[in-house]
Amino acid sequence: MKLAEAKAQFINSWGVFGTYWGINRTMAQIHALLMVSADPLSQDEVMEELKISRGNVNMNIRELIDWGLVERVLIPGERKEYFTAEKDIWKVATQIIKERKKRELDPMMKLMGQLEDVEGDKKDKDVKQFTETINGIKRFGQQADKMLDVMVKADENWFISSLMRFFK
Amino acid sequence: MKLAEAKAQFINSWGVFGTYWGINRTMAQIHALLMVSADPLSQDEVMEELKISRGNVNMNIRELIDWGLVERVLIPGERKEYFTAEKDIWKVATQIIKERKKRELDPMMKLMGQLEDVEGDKKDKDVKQFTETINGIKRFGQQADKMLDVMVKADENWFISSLMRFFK
DNA sequence: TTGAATTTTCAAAACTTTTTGAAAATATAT
DNA sequence: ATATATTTTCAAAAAGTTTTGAAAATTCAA
Repeated sequence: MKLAEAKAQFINSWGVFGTYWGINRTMAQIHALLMVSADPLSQDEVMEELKISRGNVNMNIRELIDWGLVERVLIPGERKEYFTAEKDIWKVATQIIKERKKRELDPMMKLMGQLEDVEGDKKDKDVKQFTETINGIKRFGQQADKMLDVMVKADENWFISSLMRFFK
Repeated sequence: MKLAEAKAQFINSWGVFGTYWGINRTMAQIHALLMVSADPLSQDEVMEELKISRGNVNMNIRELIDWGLVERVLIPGERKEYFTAEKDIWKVATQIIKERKKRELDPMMKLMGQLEDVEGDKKDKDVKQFTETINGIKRFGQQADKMLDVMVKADENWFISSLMRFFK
């Protein structure tokens, strides 16, 4: 397969996978494009490659920067801004885990804390089932939280070598 | 907080969290409702509780069954079908991991296999960057795959006690 | 300063997904 | 068989999300 074709297919599929992960299609495509580009690209180059509008590129790049997946790069002598993506997939994953933990797991745990004790008859089966469900989610979340923290703090080599040995 | 209020808040929030996870709002709400209900519910009861149409309940329950999170229950002497959700949050998580692995990780790994070798000059920086990115994703995916497999096969106690001791 | 290049914003349009509800299909009791 | 209850389907409507593109804001050099 030729590079151009493979690249197009990768960008497209990364876009589809992105939608499964709560990331919008275009944002994922821009991310994919920047990951496979050896050099930083300008907004115009991204527009050109993906055939999308300036506003779209601008907003999605800003969100990628917000997620910590893309960086602004200044090229000496150039007026335009250029952008580049983190290439180390381990760092990409770590960054995504960190952000999603902050955006999703933390608020959920907060809510479980609030819903933990409901008034009323502890023997009522509905009160009981509710409390058990909330508690189960809370305990599970705390374990997940700990595990993700360690994963995020660990560096790739430590993680892969020791965890994978453990999980042989 | 009263049970009814806590329940409503839980169902609503579970719906919002669901959308972060590629699950639609209503499907997540029905799941939440069934998780906190001590007894199985009929389609009519779900319609009534969540104020949604029959078709909507029907389609989303079917999808929940498809995901292995909800089961049909037959109540002797009743004409209607009733539905109940898996209550053990560990089993819920395991089931979701299993399904998402099948729906998302497996196809991605298949694609990486196809894009692995592109024609052309191995020294060209763009060819090089592309190949390295694809390979990085492939290796990462293989590790994730192994890890998820072990998690899914392990039972809760084994997992929490030994993995969490490891991750202390 | 001024003016050209570049980036950002955001209302309206395009597109996508979800929901409704009534009709069709299926199941069950008599 | 017939009637009635129940479930399923699916086209159209509603709701939600993303994209466009032109205007406003910002940046930078002269």
